[in-house]
Amino acid sequence: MLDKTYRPAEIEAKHYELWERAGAFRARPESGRPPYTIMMPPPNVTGSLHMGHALTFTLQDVLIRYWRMRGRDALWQPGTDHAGIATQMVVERQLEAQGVTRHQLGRAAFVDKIWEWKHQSGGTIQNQLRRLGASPDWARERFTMDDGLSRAVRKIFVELYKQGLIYRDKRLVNWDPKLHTAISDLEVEQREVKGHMWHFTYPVEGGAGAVITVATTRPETMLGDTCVAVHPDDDRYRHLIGKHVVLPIVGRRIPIVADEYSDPEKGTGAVKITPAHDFNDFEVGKRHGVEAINVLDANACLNDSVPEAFRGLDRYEGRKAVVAEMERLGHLAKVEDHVHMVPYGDRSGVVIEPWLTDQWFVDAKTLAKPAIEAVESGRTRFVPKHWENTYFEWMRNIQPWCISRQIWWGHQVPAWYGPDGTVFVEETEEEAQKAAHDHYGVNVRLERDSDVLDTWFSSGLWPFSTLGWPDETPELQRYYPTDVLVTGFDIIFFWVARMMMMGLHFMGEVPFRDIYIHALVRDEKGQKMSKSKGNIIDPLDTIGKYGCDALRFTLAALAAQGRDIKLAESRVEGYRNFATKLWNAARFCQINDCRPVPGFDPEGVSEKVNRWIVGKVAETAEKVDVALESYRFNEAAQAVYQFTWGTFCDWYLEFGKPILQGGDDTARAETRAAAAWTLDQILHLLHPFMPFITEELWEAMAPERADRLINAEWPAHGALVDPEANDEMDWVVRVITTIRAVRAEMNVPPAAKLTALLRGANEITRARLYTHRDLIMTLARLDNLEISEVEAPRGAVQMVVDEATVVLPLAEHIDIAQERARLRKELAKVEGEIARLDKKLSNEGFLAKAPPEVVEDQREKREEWVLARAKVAEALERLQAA
RNA sequence: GGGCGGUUAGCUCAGACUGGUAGAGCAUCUCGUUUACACCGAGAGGGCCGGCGGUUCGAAUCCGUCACCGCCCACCA
Repeated sequence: MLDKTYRPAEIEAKHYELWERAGAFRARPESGRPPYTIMMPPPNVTGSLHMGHALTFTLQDVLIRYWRMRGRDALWQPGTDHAGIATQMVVERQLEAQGVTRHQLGRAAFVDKIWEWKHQSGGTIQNQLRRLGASPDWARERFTMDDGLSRAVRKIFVELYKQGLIYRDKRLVNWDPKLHTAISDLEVEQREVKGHMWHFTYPVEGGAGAVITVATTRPETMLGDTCVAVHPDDDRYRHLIGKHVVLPIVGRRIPIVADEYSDPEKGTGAVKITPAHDFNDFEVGKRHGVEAINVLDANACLNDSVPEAFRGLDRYEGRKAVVAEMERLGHLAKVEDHVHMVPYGDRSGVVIEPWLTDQWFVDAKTLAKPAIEAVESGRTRFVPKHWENTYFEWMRNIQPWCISRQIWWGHQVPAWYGPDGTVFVEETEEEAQKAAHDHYGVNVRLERDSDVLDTWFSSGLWPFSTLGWPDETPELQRYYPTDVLVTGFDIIFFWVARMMMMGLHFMGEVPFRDIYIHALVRDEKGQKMSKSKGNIIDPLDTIGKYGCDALRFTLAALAAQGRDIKLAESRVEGYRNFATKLWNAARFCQINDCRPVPGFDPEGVSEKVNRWIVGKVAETAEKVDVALESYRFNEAAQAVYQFTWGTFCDWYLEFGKPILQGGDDTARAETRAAAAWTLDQILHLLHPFMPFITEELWEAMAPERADRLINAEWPAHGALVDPEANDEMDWVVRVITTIRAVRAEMNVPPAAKLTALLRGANEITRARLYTHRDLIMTLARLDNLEISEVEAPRGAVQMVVDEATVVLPLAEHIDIAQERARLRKELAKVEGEIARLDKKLSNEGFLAKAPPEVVEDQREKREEWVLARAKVAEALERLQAA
């Protein structure tokens, strides 16, 4: 017998282990079933489960479990990402705690340390995923740096290089002076900072004291200025174009050039140009053929290209020193407060420097073309669709992608340099040696490029590298392209775009048919969850408190499209209650000996309530199907919730009580079987959302059953709705509800009467609903109501009860003045409605143009209001008399 | 500067694509535990659906516009 209360913790671990041991999550290529594939976005190996993970993995698991039950060969490909910088930082911090730096250790030993760390601590998030009930094919788990994936990375790099789509170039990149590596544009975060704007005067050569004033937020960079730009049409400066200024402090003679980049409206209209330390200046410098002088080193300290007094100063000390010196020399014209955006590294949190270095780049523009076309033509669809705009916007303006990183943890660039600097890009050192031999004619000593690749380079290959590429594996053949990618919008650029480019280029086909973009999880107040704000809701805590199923159901129920999810704990609590409700419904079935009957035919039932509930199951299953096929998780969750609680528990089981406890053996047997069957169907429909409790109840209801719910077949019953039973039961429900409402409205207190009403409904059910009239009369008799008239057309309930018996207690219990005011207000409202409908029904345009059924509907509604008016008016009159 | 999203009950959100008297959960209030469940049951109150225009017989819903909130991208000498 089931316990009175559902205790999630006890069953979650049990079932997960049973599933895993039974291989229930395995893809079954041998099954011959059509595949359904989701590539799990690999979480960082350093990661631990946060609410965002909980959301994305719950939604993926709902889809996977659903389609698995729908008879597909479901593959949910799991794995983790080596997360270059993040992981290196974690291990580096650990070492530093022991007083060791990675440089002391050396590269090889440090990388070994990271592997060691990975083997020990890298499995955290997978175990947390298990607690979430996720059902990926763990046997196929991959890591972005395992042998197979690393081979794919090397091959891709070499091929792209040989196709001219990867190249080495000296360009300005975003340099992180703390981590000592280049990072991509996407890893740079712009923050608003209060700073200053300094105005400097540069003396014009041979100008007899004439100066040109420039403004800057970064005075220290002036040491690297190589020209001053003014707008060609700016009359203030036109006469100076072609002349030179002498750069103060440095003494360098630099030209004044005309360039449209200079905006006469901004600053002084004259711009100092530092090509080596500003992306725009770099372009200007290139146009005018001036030198790019790098004045900073890797730590963002002033280097040997600056006057001796400034060498070695860090950029902020350098700034102060330059300003002081300029002031001393009389070149500081003005200082203003200024708010501007400053680039910060999203990992290191320090200010990023545009810095001139040699890096590897991917020609993203070329690769983006087919990726744009694939979405334009609908071969890949975004859901919700508006994310396509974001995708297009970025892809159409895509910049070269800097893929090299000056860190140690990652895929080392497969490039070797000969003694004269010639580069040989090959998959292995042997091949590089061979290429070098061909080139030089002799064997030479090669040195491997020390850079590693951006983490996103390898994750961009995920949809096919995990399936065995470059080998032509059966898996690759079978599961690519995948069905859907489920992810948050924050990595559309980082990851989605790169997978599209790589997939199309190397597989010739899109990596996924659909891209479902879900919202971000925020806290109750709409704030981003963060450690510093202390507003994190930890999914594991929540699971501990309310159970995994409650959390999963909450996340699915909140996953509506197009809005961030504000997670309120009260929602989770509510769905925990739902789980308990289901548990108790099952307990009721058990108590009443409602056991699943093998071979039960839902179409063969004859009791009206049973024909009714069977039809309701079919309707619900249909709703769930439609919703899940279009990624409307909230609608699917709501449909099952409503059916389970609002129909099955609230009505069907209540109607069933008199039958289950009555004397008609045939009816009882059928109702037992039907109740058990209906519960079974609920368990199916709910399983993708609440896998644990459903599996437990599936087992508890029929312990002899050998199969597991996770592998059970999804309910498919389109033709089970019996319109007659449906209408009639809906009608009964409405009658009872109406009577309850009428009673409440009349303010009749005794709850005993309501109980009697419900019992009355049960009586009628047992009597198999011979006529509507019988129902009303029975209910009225049980509730001591005198019925003067009963009229019950389909679709409406109209009854006039003898007010005398009802109104009498009313006067005793309520404030007459207050009630009178309420009724007047009510009357006014009703009259307003009637007037509105009268006007409408006399509107020729409406009568002529609106569809006839709408007109009819409005007429009926008017009649209802008229009846309501009579009721209210009568009550008011009686109140006056009292 | 460009783009996207949001604005509906006290709170958190559905509904909008496909126009026809506004929905859920939580919270509040009233009543109710002899018989699955108080993590329960029966009810109630609470909304000019952000403002203004337009289309339409009819707009929370479609179109335009404004306001406020949030996010993304770009730029800021």
